Amino acid sequence: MALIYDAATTPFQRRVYDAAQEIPRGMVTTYVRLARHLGCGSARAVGQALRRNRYAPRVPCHRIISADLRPGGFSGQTGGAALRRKQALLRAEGVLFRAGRLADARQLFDFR
DNA sequence: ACATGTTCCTTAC
DNA sequence: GTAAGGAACATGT
Repeated sequence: MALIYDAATTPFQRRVYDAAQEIPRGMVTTYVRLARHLGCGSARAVGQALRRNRYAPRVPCHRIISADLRPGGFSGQTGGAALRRKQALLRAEGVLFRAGRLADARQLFDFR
């Protein structure tokens, strides 16, 4: 079921959000992988789009982490309480973090 | 330390 | 009101 996007949502943001919805529950992916899936050379651009996501929780922006398996960012923050909320959401889906990084690399989702 | 793509903000016509 | 330029950004090497 496709999401109806606001007129202010740019084409690039729609592609990012559509891709994010492909990530199954209990899995995560990285900014790099998502960017590559879109044919975009900049993971930073993906982070920029996710930062402005207005469609949570339909668009599961919490399932995107950084390439070194650290949490990345959430709700406009790169650290602090926001990141703990992000990890709490993932924990509820069965994705665990140990020592500040993703515990089980098998939970990384690959786009096809 | 620099490259990268996209968006936001400011400034100028 | 529109155009153009520069800065910012939830990154990665």
